[in-house]
Amino acid sequence: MTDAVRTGRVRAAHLGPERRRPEVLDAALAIAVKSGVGAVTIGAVAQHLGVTRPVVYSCFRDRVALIEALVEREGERLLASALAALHSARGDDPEAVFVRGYQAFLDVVADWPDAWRLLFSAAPDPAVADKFQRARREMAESATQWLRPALTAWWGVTDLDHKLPVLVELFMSSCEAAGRSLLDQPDDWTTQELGELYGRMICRAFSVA
Amino acid sequence: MTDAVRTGRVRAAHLGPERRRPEVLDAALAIAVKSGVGAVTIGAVAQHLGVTRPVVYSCFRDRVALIEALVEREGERLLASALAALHSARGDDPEAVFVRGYQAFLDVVADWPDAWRLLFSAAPDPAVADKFQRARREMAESATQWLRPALTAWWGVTDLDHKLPVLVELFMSSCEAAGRSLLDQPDDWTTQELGELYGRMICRAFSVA
DNA sequence: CAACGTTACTACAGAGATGTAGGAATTTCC
DNA sequence: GGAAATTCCTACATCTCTGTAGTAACGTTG
Repeated sequence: MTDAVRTGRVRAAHLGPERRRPEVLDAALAIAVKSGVGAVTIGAVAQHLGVTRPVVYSCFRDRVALIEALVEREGERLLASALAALHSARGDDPEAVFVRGYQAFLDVVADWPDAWRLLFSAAPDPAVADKFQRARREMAESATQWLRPALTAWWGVTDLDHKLPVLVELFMSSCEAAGRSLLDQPDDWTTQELGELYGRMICRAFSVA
Repeated sequence: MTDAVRTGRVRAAHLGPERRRPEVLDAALAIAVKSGVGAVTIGAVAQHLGVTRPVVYSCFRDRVALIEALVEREGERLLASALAALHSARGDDPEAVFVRGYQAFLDVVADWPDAWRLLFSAAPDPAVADKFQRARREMAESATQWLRPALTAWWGVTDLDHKLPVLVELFMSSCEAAGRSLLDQPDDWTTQELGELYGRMICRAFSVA
């Protein structure tokens, strides 16, 4: 009984690597969200799929490549949506822009909660830690592009080069906090309510930077 | 070459479990901060100490007990200091209180950066994840006790039961963000400057909650 | 200085994960 | 219906980490 549990499991369908790959990533995501990235082993993924390990190896060279592909896919998805959310928030009234921004952002979190959990509450082993960091850094980069003009145009923040990294850090953290609150207490808050509160608060915070 | 690297390493000093235990925890902390909690294996700790694995086993029953003790020690240290920091920030002017609070808190981070990194940017395996969560939850609990009267007394926040969890989440995240900024750019900001900025901003944010 | 208790080291057995080779089942295409 | 290609499964060798038993070195005390 070394590998596939010798129960009367039926032989898996003949999908082939191409069609199997997304299923593998789905399984990996489910495991990562439930038990942490460290639990994403080839064996665990195979078992979760009802398949033996060599099938998984036919889709991804090794464990690291699998997790990299997962972070890539989910990061892409989240970045694109979050960017769209930010771009949808434009206008002349800072508070209104912030409110709409957080609301749109929280809708994204609500749409892909697992992608969010993977990237922001996960436990990266050292082997793949840099991939996670890169994904987060890309989002921070987009946030910076969005924040910089706001800070100068609306509030004339002085000493921007000095403060910008700190403000971006705060902004990213506020997004994480909002996302956590939304996912932890899904019945207490709608994305609209929570986004409105956060938009008001953080807008106000930045106004005194 | 199964265990202790067969180089001409000298036999380790005869300290005994009691005196060795703190050294073991120090080594574990260093490894955890550098390479993640997942890298804290009995073997790695032993090697970092220049000792063989059974010596480590004489100090802690197993790997989980070791990590638990580590989280316990560092969490205790950080909680006590952070509590003292919060209690030192009292007064009638909300902004001044927040500024002093963040400043005192950032001094704690600066004093024990590794304890901070361990508890707030670490990667817990599922096996010990709950211990980490408990440590963080304890700090959040203290923060709640500190925040609740402020929110009612100063700003008469309505619907407090509903909002308090969200505001605590934001507050904790802001502390994490401030800590990260401090540790990532140690030359750009003093604890006083950064605490002043954060105190002003978050005070302002809560005032419109 | 000799005997005893303490401490550290060597060596082993087992669990679990990795990655691969070769054979069996299924599907596809004449 | 039968050969060929594709896909999956079994089985194996290896690695790393865990945890433990037995042995050698040290230090302390009479």
